[in-house]
Amino acid sequence: MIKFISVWEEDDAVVVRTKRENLYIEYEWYFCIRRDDAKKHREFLLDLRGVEKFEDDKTGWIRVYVPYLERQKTISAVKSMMPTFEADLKLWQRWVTDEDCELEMNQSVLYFDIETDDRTPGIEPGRDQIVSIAAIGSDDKEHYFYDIKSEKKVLNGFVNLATKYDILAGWNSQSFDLVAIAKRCKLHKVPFDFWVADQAHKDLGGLDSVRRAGKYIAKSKSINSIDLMMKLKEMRYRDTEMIKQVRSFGLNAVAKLLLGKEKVDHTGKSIWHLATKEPKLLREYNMQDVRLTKEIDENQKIIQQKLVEHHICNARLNDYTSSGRIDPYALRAAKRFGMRLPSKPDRVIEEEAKDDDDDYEGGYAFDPVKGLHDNVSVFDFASLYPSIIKTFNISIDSHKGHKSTHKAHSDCITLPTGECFSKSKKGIIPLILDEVLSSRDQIRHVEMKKVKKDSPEYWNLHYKQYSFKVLANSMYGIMGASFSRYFKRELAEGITLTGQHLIKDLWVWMQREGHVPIYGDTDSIFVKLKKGSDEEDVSKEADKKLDKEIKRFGVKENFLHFSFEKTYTKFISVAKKKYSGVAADGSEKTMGLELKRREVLPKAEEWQRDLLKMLLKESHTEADFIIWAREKQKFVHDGKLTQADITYQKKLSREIEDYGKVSRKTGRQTPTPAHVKVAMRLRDQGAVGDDKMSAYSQGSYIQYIVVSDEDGIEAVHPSEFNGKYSKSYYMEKCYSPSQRVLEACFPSHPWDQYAREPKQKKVKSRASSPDVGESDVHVQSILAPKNIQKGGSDLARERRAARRKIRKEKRAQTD
DNA sequence: CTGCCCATCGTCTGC
DNA sequence: TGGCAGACGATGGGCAGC
Repeated sequence: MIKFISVWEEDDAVVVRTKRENLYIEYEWYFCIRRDDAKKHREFLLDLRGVEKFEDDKTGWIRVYVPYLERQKTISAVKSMMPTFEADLKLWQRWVTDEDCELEMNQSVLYFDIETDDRTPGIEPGRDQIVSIAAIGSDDKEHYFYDIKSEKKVLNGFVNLATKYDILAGWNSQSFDLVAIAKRCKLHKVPFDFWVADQAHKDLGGLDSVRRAGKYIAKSKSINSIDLMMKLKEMRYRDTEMIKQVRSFGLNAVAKLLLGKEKVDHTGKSIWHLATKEPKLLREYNMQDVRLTKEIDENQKIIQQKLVEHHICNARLNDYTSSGRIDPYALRAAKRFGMRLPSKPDRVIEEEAKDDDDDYEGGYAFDPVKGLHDNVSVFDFASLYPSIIKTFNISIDSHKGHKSTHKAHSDCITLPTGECFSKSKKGIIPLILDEVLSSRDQIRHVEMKKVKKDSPEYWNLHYKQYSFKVLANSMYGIMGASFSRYFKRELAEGITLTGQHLIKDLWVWMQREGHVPIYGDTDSIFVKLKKGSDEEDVSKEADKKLDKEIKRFGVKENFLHFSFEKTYTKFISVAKKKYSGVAADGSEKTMGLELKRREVLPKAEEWQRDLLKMLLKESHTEADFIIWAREKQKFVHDGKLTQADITYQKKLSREIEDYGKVSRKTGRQTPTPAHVKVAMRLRDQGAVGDDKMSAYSQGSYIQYIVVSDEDGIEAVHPSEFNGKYSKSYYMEKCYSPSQRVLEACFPSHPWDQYAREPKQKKVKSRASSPDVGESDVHVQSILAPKNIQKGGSDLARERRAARRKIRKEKRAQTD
């Protein structure tokens, strides 16, 4: 067994770095074809040039050995005749898949941080001289390199030290420190195995903006590096509470939140000043940053978790993407099961090939019954998509085609969509899921029981079982990703539409049983149970009904379970994906509402929170809420909003230059958001941020205040603010999140009136003699636009479906 | 010319 | 380079009505 720290290739040799040495291994590369295909195309294959040998591996596959560096032509030729398998693998991937090896868990870490000459405004990693580098090892040894006369000496010192450790870890190091070090090393001809990828204008596809890295990324094949800022961002990317507190995940903000510690203050003194005049303070400042970085890691166990996660997948530490972790696991698992995985699809040329063939319908969200409800019980599926894959045997290799084109017989599981899968031969993806999920159960139910709770072993096992869970849940995701080897639209859509079928079926069943479902999304149903029914009984009955439904499709074993989760004593539904509830024990849960969103005005959040508390935890009448709304209206009108109340913080999800481009689809110029306009202006004035993150590049948050909304939004930065803001605009913005909640709960009152300035003229004695007829007219007038809006969102869904249908027909024509 | 409808983009969330 | 659904804000083209 070889334990690798890192593994890469040099020409046609695999290089393996272990604790003791670097191994150079000359390794033969191959790809696979099906034995049946090989028989069919025997002549073609025998004539094929560039093949060293064919080898039958006795499990139905032929290995085609090809000289690694000249493989492309041969692969293309074979691909034109038959499907290939694992032909995209790099040499080192072949090695990791086939050999007895695993990721080394015992890796030493060097935490580090650099300081640069900051006399030139703006942030451009690598442009300025590195004046110092501080580092602390996982062995607690401290190192400091400082020399303003010779940057080369600083670099040499650091590079030599770095080779003695297995992992380099820093804060924002992948987008800044390592980029700068790599560039300055190149300048001084100091050998350091990192290169810089400029991905400013790269289309990052579906990657969530929160998880995107900066403009530059430093990469290495031989040296492991972990950017703790990026990892923490990834781990917490949906923790809105934390994000609101730390925003861009600057070191100071995070250290303050997690450790209660801060950076060394050097307000008013530049790094260059410290470097030239106060070197002791520079050292202290630089070293403190490293200490904080190391402590955050120890506190959050980031590297430990990553090591566990990569270890169970047998993935390299530097391959942190989903497929980078899934592939090594799946390739090895497939081989154990006597299977080979399809080659990755050839990279398509953006412009022409993108014919939307790869998008498909997802989960189903029921139209909610809006308003305040009592006693709402929630039922849901446990891991819906993995369970569907297992139950219906959904896999690339078990797929037999659509029932309309494929002769159905008894060995068939047919999805509601009509796609057929083998009943007798388990597919590779369900096999992998079985293995992953049973590994997880083994850890949770056996191994974790054997160790002391909260001990280091306990936490290691916890991370391990969690990694297995993540791995299982990622399988559906990559089956729906058109660039992955697991992709097939019919399978991904088969999974989601089967989910739709099952949840809709249960919804109707609930109604027939006399219960009143009020909302549901993808895998859940929120329901007001019939008087006197017991949640657990309903759960059992639902499960029975579900089992019956599923057996109709010819499945062998049902892994799906629909069970009771909790009951809200009070529950408010505002819109799809937006609700709030409180349980009998007082615990609250709010989803999707504005108060959870990070770009919302603090005042709007405060008011909505206030309102929900009144609705869920206290008893008030409609009249109380009218008074409440009038108070808020008056508050804004009297000019009581503070500057903090009206300051927005929105994120640049890409580089400034990439906004306002002409849309390829419509040929029209896309609008530039207000915060981007502010960022452009400020950047041109040369302002900078802290923590070595430019304040005006991808990922930073931009503060702005709206000063006019007469002719489009006119916004300024707080530093440019003269105290005059648009009252009408902020009245709207602070109140409307609450307005929507009130409209949901009391639909007959015209709540929109409080979003405007109070009328100067006295309103025609509405209060003294409330005229029912007139009130109805008002109700109509506020309901009307709402209905249109709702119709609009339904329309959007229908239009999407229509577009998909057209594409489907097109496909049918070309087939 | 003005105001409204509507499609689209951008951001961020739910699952 | 995991997926889709959906809410909501902002913008600008198209169009009806003045």
